[in-house]
Amino acid sequence: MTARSKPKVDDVAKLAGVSTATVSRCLNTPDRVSEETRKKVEVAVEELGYTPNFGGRYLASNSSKTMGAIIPTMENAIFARGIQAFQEVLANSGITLLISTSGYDPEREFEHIQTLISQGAEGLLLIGAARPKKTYEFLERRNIPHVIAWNHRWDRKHIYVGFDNYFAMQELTNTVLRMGHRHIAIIAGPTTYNDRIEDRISGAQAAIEKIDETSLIVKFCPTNYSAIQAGQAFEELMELDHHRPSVIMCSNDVLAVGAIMQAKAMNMNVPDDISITGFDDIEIAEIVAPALTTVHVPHRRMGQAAAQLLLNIRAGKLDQKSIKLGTNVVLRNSLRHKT
Amino acid sequence: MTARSKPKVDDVAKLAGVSTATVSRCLNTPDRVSEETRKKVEVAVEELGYTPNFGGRYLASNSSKTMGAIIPTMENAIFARGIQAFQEVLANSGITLLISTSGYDPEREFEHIQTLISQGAEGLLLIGAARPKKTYEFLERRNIPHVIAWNHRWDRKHIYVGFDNYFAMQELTNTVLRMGHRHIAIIAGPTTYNDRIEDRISGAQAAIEKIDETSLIVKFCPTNYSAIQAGQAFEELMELDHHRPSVIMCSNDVLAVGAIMQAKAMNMNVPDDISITGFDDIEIAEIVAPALTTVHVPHRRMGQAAAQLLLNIRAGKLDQKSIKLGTNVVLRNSLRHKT
DNA sequence: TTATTAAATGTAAGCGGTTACATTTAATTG
DNA sequence: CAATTAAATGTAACCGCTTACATTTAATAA
Repeated sequence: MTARSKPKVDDVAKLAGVSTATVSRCLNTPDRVSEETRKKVEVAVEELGYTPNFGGRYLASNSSKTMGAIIPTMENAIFARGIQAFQEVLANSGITLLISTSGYDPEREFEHIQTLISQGAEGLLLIGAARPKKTYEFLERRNIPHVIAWNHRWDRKHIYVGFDNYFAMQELTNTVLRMGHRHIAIIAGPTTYNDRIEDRISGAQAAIEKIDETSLIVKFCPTNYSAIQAGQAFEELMELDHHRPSVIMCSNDVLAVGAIMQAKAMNMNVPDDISITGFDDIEIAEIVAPALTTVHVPHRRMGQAAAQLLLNIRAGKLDQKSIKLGTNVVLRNSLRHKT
Repeated sequence: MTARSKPKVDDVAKLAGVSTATVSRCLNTPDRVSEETRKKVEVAVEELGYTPNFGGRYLASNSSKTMGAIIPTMENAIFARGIQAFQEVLANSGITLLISTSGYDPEREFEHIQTLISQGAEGLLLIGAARPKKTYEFLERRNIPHVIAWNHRWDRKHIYVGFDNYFAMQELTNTVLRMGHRHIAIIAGPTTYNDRIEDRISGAQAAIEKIDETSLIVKFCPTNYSAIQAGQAFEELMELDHHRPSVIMCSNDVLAVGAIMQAKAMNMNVPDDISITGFDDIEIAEIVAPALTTVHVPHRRMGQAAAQLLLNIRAGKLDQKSIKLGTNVVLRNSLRHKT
């Protein structure tokens, strides 16, 4: 080993005066090695600052101790807390998490899936169920353990750890209707390959169809995470003169906050002049003024459960079942009775 | 290859009727292969859903196409935008980013550094310069390219891509002083192994020392990212009757938002009764009411520059220089002249 | 046409670990 | 004490890929 180059098992073995097999055993199955030699090896490892080469290890042992997650974006907090919890649980089992972002683009998601698998990911966390066939075919053909989070379905083809977006939004809409609102607008991100948004919109529609003399407009933003775009959508909605909505339901909290800001900019009072709701219950929902009525999603529990599930599969328990988590409507000041 | 097991180069080679070397060349240096055979190989790859095994590849080529980043936490937005930009730039060069979180714990950071290096990370993004000697010794001994972000120093021992926390906070404090405030309190997270906070506090102190008859109290929270803890600190500060501060400067925006919320809960008006400032200018700074006076940090540019720098080093340009980015005070409604 | 050179492809040796199996050493038992 | 068994360690094959070098094939020049 030249100075500065990475030390290898052979270097450690030589320094400790043992064979490479013994070094390897010290690192992986220390109880199969005598106290004495283990000490010697530990000293040598310390001395050299040795870290096993992942490539060699993965190749030889066929275990990467690595999981992958592909989320749409890190820029807003929607996925952060869940992923953090996911990572914590994995870390407790000595598993490294590789994270990539797809930017809501299924093509990029597919590429990243392939990259992560190449990197040795033993399982994947994916967001939502909507993706091209070829992605699923790849997962199936390669028999890759994967958990779909942030949504839940009853089909047995995949494992879900999520919640019922349809039901949750229906509940929220029922609450809105109970407060006397009859003309509702939704500001939503694009639904292409986003089943969560799709479900939320359908949920709202389902609630409304049960009540007479109601109207629902859906206004789409170009993206899912831009408060400013939501503001523009809000502005356009306010220009309607027929069935002008008295409440704006946004498909997530970020959009809702954008709507609130725009309302303020237009000198409208929330909730006196217009009610606004969100979805997710991320941190800003509590912070914005007025505080946001929204749907609380148990992000941390979702992340933890997803991690546990993948760990179980990794441990050979292949019969894992989907987990459906509950959500609940959180009433705050951005929504009030129609006057 | 049994059904369902991962296809290997040999499988592809066999199916395409070529040698493994040719397959490898098709994937890595397609221009060294004839049009015709490349087509054949591509078909075979597609047919089998082949993804090269990272372990083998890394081992043979000694290139992992991987960088690592260790950030304190993902749970708040302070690092999210910068890291996202960092990742985007890397992705454009075909480099995968591995992210880990240390939870502000230098011991965990050290472990994660080792893990990432084992995984083949060719360079690291680290946050701040404060960490135990042994961490630096490891980096040096193994000659690991690394960039320190979110802070900047003039020493030549490391490469920084960051900003001057001391100066930025000094500027903000000068602004506060210019508005007539003389009794100032700081709410800050722990400074152990957090040089950014340390610098910010010293910066404020430096500004104050130049002006007579001023006072500065520093109140520490147990953690860096809890709005609630900042609220408690705020409450305690308001109980002071000697030199009760007229402005609370928080060491980041999350804490500042916590302080604002607590003020509201105590029926105090911000900024009429008390001024509050933050640091970072993350999204909530604009959203909270009143909007937060804070220090704008160019997170995206910082992430991009750090990535570019690591890419340069990877390309053999070893003489990279630190980059100092500017910050600027953003005046919003949470700070006003002392009446 | 044959000699020379370039392009395309193949052969096989590692890259740095792990682990089945062989061997040595120590402990236990009849 | 020798025979048996268990524990500790060593030897060497192999994991999947890349690449230096060798070989074949095609193109060009003499």
